[in-house]
Amino acid sequence: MTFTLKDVARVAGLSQATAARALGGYGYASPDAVERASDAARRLGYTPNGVARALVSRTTRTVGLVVGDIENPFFAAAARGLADALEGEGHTVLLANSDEHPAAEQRAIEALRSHRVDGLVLASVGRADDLNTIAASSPLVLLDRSIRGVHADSVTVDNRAGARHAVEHLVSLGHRRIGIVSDHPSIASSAERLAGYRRALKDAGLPDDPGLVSIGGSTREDGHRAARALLERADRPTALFTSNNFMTYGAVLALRELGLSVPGDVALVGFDDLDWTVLVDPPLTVVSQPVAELGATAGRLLLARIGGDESPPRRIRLPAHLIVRGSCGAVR
Amino acid sequence: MTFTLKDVARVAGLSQATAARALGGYGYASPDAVERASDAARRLGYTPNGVARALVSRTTRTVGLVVGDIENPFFAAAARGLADALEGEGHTVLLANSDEHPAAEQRAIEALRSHRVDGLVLASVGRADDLNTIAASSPLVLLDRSIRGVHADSVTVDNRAGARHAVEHLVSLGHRRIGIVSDHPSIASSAERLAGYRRALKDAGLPDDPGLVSIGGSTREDGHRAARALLERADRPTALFTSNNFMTYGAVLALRELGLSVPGDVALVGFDDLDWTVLVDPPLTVVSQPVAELGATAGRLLLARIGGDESPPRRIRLPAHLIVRGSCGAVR
DNA sequence: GTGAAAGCGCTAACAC
DNA sequence: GTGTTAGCGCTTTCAC
Repeated sequence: MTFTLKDVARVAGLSQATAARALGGYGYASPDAVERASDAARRLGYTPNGVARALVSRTTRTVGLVVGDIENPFFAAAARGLADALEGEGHTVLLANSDEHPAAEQRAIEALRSHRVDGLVLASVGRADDLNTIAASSPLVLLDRSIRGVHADSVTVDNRAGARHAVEHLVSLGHRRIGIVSDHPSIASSAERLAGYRRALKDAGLPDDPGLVSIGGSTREDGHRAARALLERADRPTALFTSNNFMTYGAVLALRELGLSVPGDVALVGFDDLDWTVLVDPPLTVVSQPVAELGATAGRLLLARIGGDESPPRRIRLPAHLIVRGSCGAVR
Repeated sequence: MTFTLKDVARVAGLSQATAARALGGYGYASPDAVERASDAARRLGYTPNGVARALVSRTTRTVGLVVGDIENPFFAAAARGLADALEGEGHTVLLANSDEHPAAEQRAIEALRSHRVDGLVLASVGRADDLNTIAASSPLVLLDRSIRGVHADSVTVDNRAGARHAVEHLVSLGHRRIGIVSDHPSIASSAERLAGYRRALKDAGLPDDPGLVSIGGSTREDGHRAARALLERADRPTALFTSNNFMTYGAVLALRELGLSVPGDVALVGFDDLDWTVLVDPPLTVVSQPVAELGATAGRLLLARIGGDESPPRRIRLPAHLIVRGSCGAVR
């Protein structure tokens, strides 16, 4: 049995409106009314019906989050950061996975919109015009991937600079053949990291050899395949930059399978720092991203928009920095 | 601008009721009416208001999930399994983290209830009577942790047997001093694994030495501390069973810090298989759990309850099995 | 087959 | 300070 405000009002001997004001904390209500209303509510075990409330207030206190896959530790950490930032304001996260599939993303967004979420946070693989359509009707924050031409807030990591630092570091260690294992460049962050890699090569006067680039996909298995493809070449690179944690995973596995020593045979620098990077031998040199902060910042931005902030879109870029451990060969 | 059914009806030249039937796929509507209604809906970019729909249908097509921390890969995988199982039926997951804190869990549940989720999936740290109160008013499935005396479905792993197998394996390898690093036994699954550990010792005629038991907490750092405490003892165990992935992480780190070789100095078996367990050296022997299936099963059970299934609570126990790799010393 | 009307549980004017 | 009333956008009888 679930009770309504009407029941509470009846039990408390008040009108429904007074009970609402007494419990809702808005409008006027005498101390006596508050007392009686909360008493009745407690006795009945009354939980306000958020659905009815949402229908009139036009706000559900929910926020939709669409990521590629919540099992990806990167997204999990971002989701956590987001949920924490939202919780303080009494908002909850509605979660959906897109598997990096534009159609699935669109479906998820549509479902979320029909739930009338107050706002949307997307690690999107969608197209700019679709996203603009969405942004026009609901607060939107792009997470991890800013998409050119989209009129919405975004919180991203400085992928270009991060990738550039990683590759420059490898160059400074004397490497001339530096390979990259990357997810598909249709993912904005992957494209930026690829660009940073290319830029660093060019700055070092190194050729942009297509034979050094291996494009995987959005799973660990894809990373594994792509890394192997690169490492099995006769002219395999002496150093590898893996541009996300799945690619890094795949490379570590492939290196081990092929019996290649790190950093002796191949030096390795990954993008994104996970718990296990210090557990493997040697510990991994990585570009570390402020992941939880990414989510938290998205949350704060979204809350501001929900609160009516109409200022021009903000593009926040968080710095990523290189953590030098053993796999690059800089330290023993 | 967001349009309502009334707008659609007006544009289509139909009554609101007919438009509703035409679009909603319930009741009768002529092909012509369906045609005109969907036409108008498309032209206006109409998205049905799920909130209003929920108010009358008394179902929101959302399911609440409360876990300790979505960043824990175990929960992330379960969440994914759940979301996938639900998606087919058009349900979405509302996510909340409890940090294994009963008060935070209660708050999260209350928030979810006020959102009128159709059902709840909990990896709970709560008390039986609180959970029974919840179960009385809403479909509830306990995930990963069944709690004695709770009248609700549960989907758990056979933790006792899993832990027993792990320890028996260590015993069969000749170990007599087998330590355990466990999360707090107030967490049901931890208690069961502890019980399985003790049972295996007893069956092997080994004493139950309190000096072999180290209780951590619900973070990697806790696991690290607890593992170190055990490994720094003068009479440290020759083998370690770590009863969840955070404890395993902590143990691997502590072993490395202390310069202990695995399995030479200390053999290691962990509970829960993560991606990185094959990346460390030696690869970890673990008890593997069907994590995604855990979530998916919870989803199916919950959907059945939401659909009106009134049969007695089902307790589903999924098997966990030992994967022997290098860290236990059985293979080289 | 379609339309008019009631009502889901709540908030917000507006009287009193 | 409190009660009455309208209405949020939808579904669902019940006439026609």
